[in-house]
Amino acid sequence: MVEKVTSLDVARLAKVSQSAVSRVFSGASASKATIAKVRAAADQLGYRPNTLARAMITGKSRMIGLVVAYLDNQFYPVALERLSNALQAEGYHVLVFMASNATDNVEPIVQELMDYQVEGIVFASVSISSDLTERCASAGIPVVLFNRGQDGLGLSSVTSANIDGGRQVAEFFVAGGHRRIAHIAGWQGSSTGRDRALGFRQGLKAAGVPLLAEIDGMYSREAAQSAARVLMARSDPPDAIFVGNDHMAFAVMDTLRSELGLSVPNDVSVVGYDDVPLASWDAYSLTSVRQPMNRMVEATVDTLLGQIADRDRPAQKVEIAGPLIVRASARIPEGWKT
Amino acid sequence: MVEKVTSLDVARLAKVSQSAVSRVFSGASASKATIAKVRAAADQLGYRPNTLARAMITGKSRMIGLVVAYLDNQFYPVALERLSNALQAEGYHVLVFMASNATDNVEPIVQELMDYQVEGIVFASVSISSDLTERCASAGIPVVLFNRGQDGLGLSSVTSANIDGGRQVAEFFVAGGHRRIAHIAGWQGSSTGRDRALGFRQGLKAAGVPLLAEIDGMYSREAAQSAARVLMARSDPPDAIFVGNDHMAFAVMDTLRSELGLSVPNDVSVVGYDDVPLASWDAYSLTSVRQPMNRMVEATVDTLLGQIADRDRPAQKVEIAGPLIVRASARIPEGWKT
DNA sequence: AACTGATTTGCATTCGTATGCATTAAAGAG
DNA sequence: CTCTTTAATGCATACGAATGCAAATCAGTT
Repeated sequence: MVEKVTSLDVARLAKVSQSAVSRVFSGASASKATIAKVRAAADQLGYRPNTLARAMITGKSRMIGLVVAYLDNQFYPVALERLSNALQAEGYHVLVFMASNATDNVEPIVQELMDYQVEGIVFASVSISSDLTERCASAGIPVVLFNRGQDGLGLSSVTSANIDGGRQVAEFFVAGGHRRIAHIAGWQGSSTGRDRALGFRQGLKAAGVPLLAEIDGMYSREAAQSAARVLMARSDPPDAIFVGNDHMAFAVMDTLRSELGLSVPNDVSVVGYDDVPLASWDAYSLTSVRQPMNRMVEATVDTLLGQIADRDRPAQKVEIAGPLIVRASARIPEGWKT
Repeated sequence: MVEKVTSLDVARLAKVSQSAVSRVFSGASASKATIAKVRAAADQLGYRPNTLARAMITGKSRMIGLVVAYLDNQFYPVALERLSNALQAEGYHVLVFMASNATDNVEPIVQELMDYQVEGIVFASVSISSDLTERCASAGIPVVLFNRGQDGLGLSSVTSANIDGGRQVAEFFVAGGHRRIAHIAGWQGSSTGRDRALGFRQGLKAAGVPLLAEIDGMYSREAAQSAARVLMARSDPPDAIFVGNDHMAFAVMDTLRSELGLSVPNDVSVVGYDDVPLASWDAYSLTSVRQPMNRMVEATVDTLLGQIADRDRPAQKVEIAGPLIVRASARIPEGWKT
């Protein structure tokens, strides 16, 4: 029933040595004749090389670890899909680990990944300690942070131009005539959250418009919604809110419209960040700064595979600018709409 | 730099044999004394067993292959997360493969999975050929279909009670006084799509209400939206539409409200299937049949691990009933709202 | 036909861990 | 204190494929 076909079986049937079979399947040199014989025998037996055994000897498992935190944010499933496909195209495969929330359970996860001899690790919006960075480095495992940067530790990272993105939103609001502007920020423990907020403040400052208020939305629906309630309960409520990512922006729009009975964008303009597919759906039609997913994935794969191929290639921080996608959730300044 | 620590290194430092080290880490019998020595030496060197080498000899890779098709439907990221966590808790890990759309590329994917020596495979909403089923069987790899059934091939599957769910919706519509009822069905090439439609038609028939029209929405936003347009362009447009899953239902609501300027549920009631998180967001507030994700995942893991532990355990088809979650997208019959 | 150089091929070993078997140490019985 | 039983340990081998090395085959040259 459970017929394990090994290279030796193929060798016997094809009347060649096991080495010959190995060479045929690993693309090493072999004569036309043997290749034909081996192929025929392999097909007959349904032989396929055992990736694990191959990994043992070559030291290359052709597996990449992917650690993801927020799978309820539509951005990450999409990223996962693209990353998986891109890596598959390069002959790598993805071992997925969930780092559900708690930062402290990322350590055992990385250990397990290393036990599986992954050749590299992608952290999607997960921060890691310098200790862990050190361990990966000394194990010779390249690491790339996706959609999150981290200073100090010499780690490669791929992000969008978050500061610039924040600034674009500020300019958009100001151009739209908004003067009571608030920010429900991405988690301030993350570089993306900080950078978007920083750029936004810079943009407002440059325009001479004060920031009415800023609340950390923690990348959570609940936190964002209560932030929205706090903001709108003020005596001088904002007429424009920049929300740190789309996932929170949807929550904010829900609260503004259903709970507070306000109109978006007539009463309040809302802008998000990420431009996930859902942002374009009519129920939200969210104006948002696009994270150029394809190029981010491309850069991630390039960086990772580059470091795998050349172990002591220096870490690189890639930052990719994305445009503001204008939809209906925020007042559109004159001249922005073509 | 790349310091590979093997059990032999630990053995030397602890002054015991390599076997002793192996036994300590695989939980086999060993004296208190050696356990202590080995543990100490291992900690000092930072040793961890190589999962791949271990897999080679035991034949158990502790990896499960997961094949997913639609990652833009929120149901699947959630399923992925739950499955991954549940399997992690059992010491297994998930190798993810995308079966993006095309049915014919699922075959090479399964081959690759088998090359990695996965111990079992979960197909999430992916159908497989009898040929492929045969190959997995003869390779001794248990297979579970998640959220899809398939007749004929003796495959285990875990689904919700789709026929029953469809019937519930029919009864709900009828109780709500609807008489012009249509169905934008899930892909009729899938058991879930067929069963939901079947149950829905049965329910209507039992109530003596005719089905106005039924169109296959193919589980795609675009197809569902054009189906909605077709339905509403009739001279006798429906006043209630059962949509084969939430993902399509959102698209239908977008079209009804934004494009056709209709009110949901005043002009048309809409009910979906899955009860994904997004269904509860205020922008949609979609009435939907819940798929009991937790129990489905639990059943999937149980079935899979059961078959792994006991290779010739017969396949089982698990079907779990889920309730209709009543929200605001459909007219609520008297007495349903408590 | 004999010799040189280039390919092929097979042999033997290796990767890191688990495990059957034989051996030794410890523990219990009398 | 000896004999038996049980537990602990080490030795050697196995898992399945890749690869350095040497032997063998082939092609090409004169």
